[in-house]
Amino acid sequence: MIETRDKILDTAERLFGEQGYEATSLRHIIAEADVNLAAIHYHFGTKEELLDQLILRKAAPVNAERLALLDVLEAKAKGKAVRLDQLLEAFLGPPMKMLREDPGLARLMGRIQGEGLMPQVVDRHFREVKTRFLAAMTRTLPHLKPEGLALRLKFTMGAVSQTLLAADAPAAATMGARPHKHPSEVTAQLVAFVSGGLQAPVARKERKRMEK
Amino acid sequence: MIETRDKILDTAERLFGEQGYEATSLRHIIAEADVNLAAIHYHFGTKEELLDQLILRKAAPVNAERLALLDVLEAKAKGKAVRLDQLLEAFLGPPMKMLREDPGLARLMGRIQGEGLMPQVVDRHFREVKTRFLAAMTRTLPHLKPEGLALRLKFTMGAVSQTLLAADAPAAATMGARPHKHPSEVTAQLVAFVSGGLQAPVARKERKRMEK
DNA sequence: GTCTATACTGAGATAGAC
DNA sequence: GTCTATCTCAGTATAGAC
Repeated sequence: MIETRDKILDTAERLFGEQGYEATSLRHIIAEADVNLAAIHYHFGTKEELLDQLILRKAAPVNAERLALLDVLEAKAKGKAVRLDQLLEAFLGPPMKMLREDPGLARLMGRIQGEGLMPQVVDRHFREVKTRFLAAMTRTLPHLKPEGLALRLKFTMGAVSQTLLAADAPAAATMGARPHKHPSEVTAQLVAFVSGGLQAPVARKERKRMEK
Repeated sequence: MIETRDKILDTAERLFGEQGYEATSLRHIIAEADVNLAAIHYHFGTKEELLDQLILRKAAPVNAERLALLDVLEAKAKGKAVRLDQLLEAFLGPPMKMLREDPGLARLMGRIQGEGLMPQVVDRHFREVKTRFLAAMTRTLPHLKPEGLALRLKFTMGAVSQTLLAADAPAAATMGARPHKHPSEVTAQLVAFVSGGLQAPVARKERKRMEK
């Protein structure tokens, strides 16, 4: 049955989102999905690969939308640099939409991205997005060195993952965090923050002072 | 022997930093520390409390330094608002120093903070720092609403945790991430990014556009 | 008060019958 | 494709030696 595979994926997605990856046992998943324990290993091999498939299934549409939006922007720009606010809309819009529509999943994504855990998995799914947006931003913000821009994109990802982590009101409350009140307010603040952060010049004197 | 407790702490700190919390078994720790398994539960109760003590031991000095620097700044300001660059130096300097001096530990701290895992533990150790700096920043950036500022501080923490996560060259390489080249370059970029992000105004039109 | 030996429960993983 | 049985290893708990 192909149905078994989907039942596992659906249940795992829900439980991982609610309780986190580590805290969710395979036995808990099979009990709720009403399948056999060995079925997971038959279909996915290991628990980690199950998560991998889950990320693929759910992150792929988000990243595809990001890239599609970027394609449109770059086509319109006809070789010229795309405006920063447009780039950020393409980059931040899709995950923020996910945060509104599926907070549990958003929380799981934030957890995975924030975690040092399975960076190779995350890397595989996000490499293309990172590369494409980095290239576009290099043209939009030519005063920054490529390495500096790469660092700032990393900071941006960190801000995003913290935002996603605080999603999902009930789960967040259980875990001790405060959920977001208004997603649109969060989005507005995030866009403003990242926009200001990416454009900011490096202050020489601060660099020297912090180094001591 | 009080020595046993310290041997456990030292070994756990090293292994958690190298391999992460979940990936490090208590049996691995006791083997390298050459103590008995039950000694861990005698001294710490559970694995989670062991981590808690570790964070306490290592995060406490960092946070204490942050607060001490803030005390000095506020005393000098005599009731007036402290300059943003000075606040950021007090807030970001200590963890960046840790990143230079003990990358493995920095990686662990980043992992813990980025993870949704044990937010109550993190919260307990960082609550005071968060509260104090939030209050100071409220005076420094009066044009931002308190909720907006709280969000931006969360973004800042996310950026910091991502930065710490990429520390520790050998471990990072094993895990698939690229380590930082020059810590001072990283610090300079982080300060610039956060500074620009905190000061940026909220753009009304972007807010509406992202909401659709 | 400190530490050791040992056992218990539940986790992920695997082999082989059907 | 699916299931049963089993393996190894994890964190945890307790009884008792020093």
